[in-house]
Formats: sequence, C-alpha cells, structure tokens
Amino acid sequence: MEQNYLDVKAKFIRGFSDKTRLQILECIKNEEKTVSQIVEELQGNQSNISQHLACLKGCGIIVGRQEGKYIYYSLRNEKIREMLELFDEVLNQVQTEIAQCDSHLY
Amino acid sequence: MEQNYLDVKAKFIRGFSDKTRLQILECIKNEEKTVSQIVEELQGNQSNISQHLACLKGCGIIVGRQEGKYIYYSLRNEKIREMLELFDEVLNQVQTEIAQCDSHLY
DNA sequence: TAATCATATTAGTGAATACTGATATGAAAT
DNA sequence: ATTTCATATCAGTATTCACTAATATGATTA
Repeated sequence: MEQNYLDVKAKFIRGFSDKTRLQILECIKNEEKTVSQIVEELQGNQSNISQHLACLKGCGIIVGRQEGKYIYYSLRNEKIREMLELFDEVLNQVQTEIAQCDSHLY
Repeated sequence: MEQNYLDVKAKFIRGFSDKTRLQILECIKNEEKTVSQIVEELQGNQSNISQHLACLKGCGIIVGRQEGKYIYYSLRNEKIREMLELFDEVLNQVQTEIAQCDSHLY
C-alpha cells in the first residue's frame, strides 16, 4: 500500500466528514441544485457554502455544470450515492450494536 | 434529517479520514493485532497510535479485546470491511473519470 | 512486593480546517 | 455600457486535530 495513495484516500474521505458538507450532499442527493438554492435550503453563509462546494468538487465527490449565471451541482455518480447510503447503513448497525452492548451494563 | 444525526455521521466518517488511521485499518483488516504489533508494523509512535486507536474505537470502527496484558484490535464487523473496500472502489472510479476528463484538455 | 511490560492518558505545540465579512469575477438584464 | 445578480476568492480569526514527550495505569513476572 503506497504512502501517497493513503493520503489521497484520506483526503477523499475527509470530503464526507463535515456536517455542512453532509448537509450539502443530502440537499443535492436527488437533484442538482444551484449554489443559491443550497444556501437558502441550508440557511447558510454564501461564502462558506461556496468553499465547501469547492472542497467537495476538489475531492471528486460532486460536479458542477454552468448554465448561464447559475451553477448546478450534483453528485458525481451513482457510486457516491451508494457510499452515502452505506454510511447510514453501517452507522446504524454500529449504533445498534453499541446500544445493545450498553444495555448489558444494567 | 436531524441536525444532530449529521454531527454523529460526520464524526463517524472522520474516523476514516486520516492517513495514520487508514494505515491502522489496513494493518488489522484481515487479523486482529496488538497495539505493539501495530506500532511496530507502522513504525509509529506508541502514544500516537494509541490515540488513533482510541479514536477508531470511539467512532465504533474497531473493537478491542483484552488478553492478559495485551489488547487485540480488529474491525468491528464485516460492514466496516465493506466500507473500506467501497472507498477504494469509488476512489478508483473517480480518479479514472478525472484522468479521462483531464485528457480532453490536450 | 518490586520490577517490568503493554497500553492509556495528559499537556503542550504546530498545522490544518471551518467560519465570517469584504471584495472580485463574470454572466445576464436594463 | 452600466447595473444587477450568482458565485468565487481572499484575509483574518477561532477551532479542531495530529503529533510528541512525559507520565500514569494496570497486568504479569521475578
């Protein structure tokens, strides 16, 4: 396993590891949206959202398509959607396991 | 989508988003290992590795099992292994797409 | 019981990252 | 051509995070 590959992989995954970015991804999960739509839906700061979009784009997680003065962002591909779903699945399973484990303490 | 859930989800994913932690996960992917085995294989600092193990454990990604003075760490379950594999799969696909896209510039 | 070994925790530091407000770019409308 | 609108970028600050060295805990061995 190359040292460098793990750096790239870590950076890629870090794209998903922030609340605001997860909100953005949820927001555009099913349909492309413009920056202003996203800003409004998340009640966020334009600059902040824009920077997170740049991050997600840089990680290869989303793509942007310009149409006039608007830029529409969407998930890069189906695999990304699968990832998002697997996150939920795995997290739920883990939380269930932990909950069961906790209950043994009583 | 609850605000709080996204925080938990982000924290969970952040567990995977560091090179050292990815190295640890690779290291114990196929068999449980003790802390000292991991430290040696990664040529790492004991304190540092220990803190990363605590992080991974706190995220619910790995579990530890004590046997005498040793603690054996392993992936929590099969789903986690699946996640690791999906990361590679998706990242490779993204990189391929980006490479193809770049080639259009010439 | 004392010494040793494996692991965890703490404190301190530096680097990376998220956020905000202000400004810049570039496209569309007037 | 000027103004307006959508988005990006920049500069500064605060927070989070990874790392190291030192110390603590807790189990085993002598």
